[in-house]
Amino acid sequence: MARNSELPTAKPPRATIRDVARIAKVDPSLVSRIVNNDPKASATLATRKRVLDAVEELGYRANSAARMLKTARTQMIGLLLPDFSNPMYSAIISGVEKRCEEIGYGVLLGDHAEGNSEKTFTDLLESGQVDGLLIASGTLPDSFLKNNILNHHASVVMINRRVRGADASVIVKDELGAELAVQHLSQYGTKTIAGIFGPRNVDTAQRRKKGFENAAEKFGLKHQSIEVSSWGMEDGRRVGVELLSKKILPDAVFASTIMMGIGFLRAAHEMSIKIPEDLRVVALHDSSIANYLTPSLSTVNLPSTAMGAQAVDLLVSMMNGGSPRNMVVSDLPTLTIRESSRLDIV
Amino acid sequence: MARNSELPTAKPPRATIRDVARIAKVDPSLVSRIVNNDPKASATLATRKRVLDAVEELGYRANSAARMLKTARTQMIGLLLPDFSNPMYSAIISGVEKRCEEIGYGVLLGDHAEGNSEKTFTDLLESGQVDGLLIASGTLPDSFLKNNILNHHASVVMINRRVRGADASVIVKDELGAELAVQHLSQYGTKTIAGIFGPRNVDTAQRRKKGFENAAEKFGLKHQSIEVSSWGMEDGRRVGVELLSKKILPDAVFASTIMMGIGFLRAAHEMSIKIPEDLRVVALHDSSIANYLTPSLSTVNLPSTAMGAQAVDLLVSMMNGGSPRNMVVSDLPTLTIRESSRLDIV
DNA sequence: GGGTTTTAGTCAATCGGTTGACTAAATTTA
DNA sequence: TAAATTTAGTCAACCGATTGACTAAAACCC
Repeated sequence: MARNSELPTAKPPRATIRDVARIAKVDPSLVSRIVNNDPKASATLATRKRVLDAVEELGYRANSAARMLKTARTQMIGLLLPDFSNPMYSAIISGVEKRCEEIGYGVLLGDHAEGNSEKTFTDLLESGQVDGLLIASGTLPDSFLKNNILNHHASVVMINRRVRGADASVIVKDELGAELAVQHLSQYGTKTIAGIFGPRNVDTAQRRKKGFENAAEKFGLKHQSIEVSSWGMEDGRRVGVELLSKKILPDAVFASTIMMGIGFLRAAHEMSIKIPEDLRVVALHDSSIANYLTPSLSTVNLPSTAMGAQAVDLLVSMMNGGSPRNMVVSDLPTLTIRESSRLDIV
Repeated sequence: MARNSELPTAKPPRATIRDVARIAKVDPSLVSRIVNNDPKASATLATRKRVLDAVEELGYRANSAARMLKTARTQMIGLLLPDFSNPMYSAIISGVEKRCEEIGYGVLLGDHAEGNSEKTFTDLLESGQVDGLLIASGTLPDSFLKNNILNHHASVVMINRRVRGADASVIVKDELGAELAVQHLSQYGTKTIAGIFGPRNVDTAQRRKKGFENAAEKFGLKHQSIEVSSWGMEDGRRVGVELLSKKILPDAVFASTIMMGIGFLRAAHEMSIKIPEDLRVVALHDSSIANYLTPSLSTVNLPSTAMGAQAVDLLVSMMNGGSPRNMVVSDLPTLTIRESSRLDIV
């Protein structure tokens, strides 16, 4: 062996459909039809085999740019999130990604931290890099979403958010989730309950608040709702410290995100309030971390992964001509009781 | 106005470069050169203005599939992660995404949960959907990575991992991070220290272990290293429970991920070991959640975001013909001391 | 066995930009 | 003022796959 041809030489030339056609001694169009299982493809078994063998031999894979160009579909969807570092979106990402994988779509990331929002929207949609767009944002103002969604006639689905004027969305039963939490918290002689909610101008926060208040009424609890401007741990802590500095404490607290719940637990610790003895806590969203907190945090598990998956389905149906819909994931929220809300015998 | 043409009619036809050319009364090629700032484009200011006006008027954006096809570059990179739900990767994703945004690349997600790994690799690379690939995985075995990376001659960069036989990677100073933790933990008369590490066959785990052991020697600490098969909270808890059931406890514990650290804190709580009084803990990776745990968790902040960004830079340079390199992010790990390791006066 | 349908496969236009080569006019240079 | 150069812009060939229209041969039918 004089030379080793396995040397890391320049890029190996990628086989095209014509290469395959040449080797199989057929027309490129037939190759195309065969590899795509086009019903119009009629070919002898022998011919078919020759083609497939050639494909195998050359390691042929259709160039996706060429296919996109011709078919005018990219088989990709964009996923816009405010912040990838936020674990609250992990479940959604997971659901989206998995479903896309199943149906052969790619997921293109876009973040819309302040400033580049518009650019990202415009770029993804207008340059035809994606066939549709999923937007999950617990913070972008309605007006922004409305303008941007309606301006582009493309397929856009909102996740976990419903915006007047935009008519494609998938949400979960937030209200029910909040109710579930309150119902549970109403045990043990609870008289008063506080709820911590996100931005007033975000419908998700409003739904949770409504569920909370309805349930509190229903169970005859004195309740107060506290609205803060974002959904994070620091918000939970800040509200907690404030709430717990008062003379009279509520018997129970509902945090509308797990992040807020974590922050609240911390506040309780700082204020030397014992949980669950002095006060009981349930938060929305499940996450394995809830098990490892001290005390472990009771949560209401929202079907976020399913929401991501369903958003993909809706989007794809819209891309295929289906009409936009406002959907609610049918899976019900479920309560996981952990130490933060359990008073009875272990 | 007899009819409102703003009705949500079928898809608006996207303007092509020819539409622009027609309106501006120039050749499409000139439009191309002008919008791409091609230095070869020579045009009167007036002509240039006509073109740009037409672009504006039609809302023209170059079709990316066509561009990809002609230029044979997609301006996209793939990011392969084992699991999007894992917040440990959030910082990396963030860094990758931000850097890509800056340099005009898109990020295509791929997860390589078991099974679809091969498919994802193959598909992304071979169908030319991405120009290069970033792989972050604290779990895939070396052999798998080696085969898949070397098989495809494409540009691939490993993040946070160095695999013999693959020659492009970006890691951080894990050893130093571990040392930093041990140095800090060696205070207050610490005599014995335990370290919890990830899979033996993953170099990242080994580097951390080495840094831990070296530092322990250096500071004259009796040390034991515990290796587990993954990096999660449950691993930290399990090891913790085991460790803390023994008669003699170490004075300090180093957890090689924040997840493990969280699990360990929980174990301590379950075993009624007081932290930091009975035992002090530091974990690797910073995350805002560390502030909200009880006790708050001391951490060593690794420059993960920078690692993501640098991996992008390396990858892009390789795609432009640069040679693969094994790099180490120059940013140093930094220690954040919180309650879990602080004994002195507050 | 002549006409009809089916099968097997080919032809060629097309998707929308990009880019090297080229031309004609304008400007500079000698 | 003629020659050389620069400027302003056009031409046309791609990139690689898809797909409607088409043809030639084979199979079928009565």
